[in-house]
Amino acid sequence: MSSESPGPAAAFASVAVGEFGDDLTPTGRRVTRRRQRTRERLMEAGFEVFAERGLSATIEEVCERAGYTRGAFYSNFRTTEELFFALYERLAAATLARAREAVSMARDAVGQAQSGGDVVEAAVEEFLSLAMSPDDRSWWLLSSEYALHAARDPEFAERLAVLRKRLQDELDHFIVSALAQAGLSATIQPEKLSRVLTALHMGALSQSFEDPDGPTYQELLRLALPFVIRGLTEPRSGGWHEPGQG
Amino acid sequence: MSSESPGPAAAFASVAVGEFGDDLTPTGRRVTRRRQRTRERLMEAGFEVFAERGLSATIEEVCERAGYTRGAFYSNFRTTEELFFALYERLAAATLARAREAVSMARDAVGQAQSGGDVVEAAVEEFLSLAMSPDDRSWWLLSSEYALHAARDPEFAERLAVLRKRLQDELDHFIVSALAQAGLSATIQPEKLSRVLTALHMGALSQSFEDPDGPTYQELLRLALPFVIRGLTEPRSGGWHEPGQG
DNA sequence: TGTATTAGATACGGCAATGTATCGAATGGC
DNA sequence: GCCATTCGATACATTGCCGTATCTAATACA
Repeated sequence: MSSESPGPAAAFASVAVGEFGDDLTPTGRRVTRRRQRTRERLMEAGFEVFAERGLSATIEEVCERAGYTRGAFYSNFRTTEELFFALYERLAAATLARAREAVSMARDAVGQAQSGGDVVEAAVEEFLSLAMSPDDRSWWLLSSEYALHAARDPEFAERLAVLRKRLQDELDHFIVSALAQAGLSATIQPEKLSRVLTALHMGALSQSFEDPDGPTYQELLRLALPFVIRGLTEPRSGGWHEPGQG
Repeated sequence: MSSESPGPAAAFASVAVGEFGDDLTPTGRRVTRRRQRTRERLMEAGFEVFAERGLSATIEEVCERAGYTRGAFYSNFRTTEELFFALYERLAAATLARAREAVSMARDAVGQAQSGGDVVEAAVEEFLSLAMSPDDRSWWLLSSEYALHAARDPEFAERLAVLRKRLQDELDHFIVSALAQAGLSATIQPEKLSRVLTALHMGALSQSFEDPDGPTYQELLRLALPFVIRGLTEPRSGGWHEPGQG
């Protein structure tokens, strides 16, 4: 009989974030293919429902979507916020995946344009030729939701910052190598270039969704991206030099 | 005795949006300095509370902040969403005001740099020297909230689109004349330039708030803005020519 | 100043979502 | 195939918020 425990769910809550290797429960061992399965389905449902209805979505809504009842939820998470937080890894993974995909397209284009025309222009163009995935709207909605929630809940913000940094680092590294493959190197701190590009990306994304009649995401980036890239990179001489470092 | 009415509040709800001139109530005349006053205070409270707690804020929270009880609220609005919507005008006004203020600073700088160095660089620099107002965070929060809510509620989106367009037009016009005063003219459709700049602005704003340890808003814009402006404007020859128009 | 009317406060009833406590069913080890 | 255990469903009490229906105090006009 649970006498002092704050509910068994607490211990599992952070599993999805990767805190634990896996497979441990308060009392001992014995976990559970079934559990993983329902966690998975709850998270999938959470993704959909949060995208549709935001963080004010109900626990019951999530459960219904997943095909469970509230009992299953409370056995796996403490609150909707907990589930929401656990979902961040998906957002990060999807972001990276899309970036990789888009850049690999661009890379091919660069190979061809290398000899002939403008490398940057060609790369950007190919990058943008990727139609945005239908999921992008959902991802954008979720991103905004994360930002808002973090802005209002310091504790959540703190936890999120850790994950966010992980993603940011991967993106930084990735962008640098992508540029390198295009024969370019940043003339400012690569992380800053990465932030500038991210800002541009997010701004264009937001605007295209907020005003469906306005310019598309592609159009906006097509207009701005080449100038920014050319302005902040150079043709692969030495790259960025740490200022004040001998 | 109200027999068929859906509540007296309905008729007033749209006043703040400027649908009606003012001063009309279901039964006849007789409105009301007092009413305006409380509307004002409710909206002010709404601004604060929505920024702090988002659209899931409670009617009671708003009323408490304003120093009223729920009775006052229902006498003026139907739902929190109604109040939220009415607040958009404030957002628009603040946006324009800030833009004007910032550009008027930049204008002065241009006057001085005209003869000497780089006009664009000087203007951007001065534009950015304006410290962001402490309210900016609240405005950003609210903007995101509008975007999210509109993305999820088509009806709200439709109503909002009207107001948004109004603001957009003002911004467009404003940016064009600001550029002109700096001796520049757009080489693409001015509205598109306006959107690009807005996207950049919003992206930088978001990022600076989402990641307080990262580059500031100013830093991000300082890095990107000059290249975009130079890329999409020219030194005031003729300006943009409608394509396919003789 | 007196009176008609309106703004806002107070007092319900109702509902939707929550969290817990308990129970039956599925699962994995033997 | 049996048993120990855990997972998820069900039942229940509770709470918070909403919207309406009155009621009282403030306001405009005579």
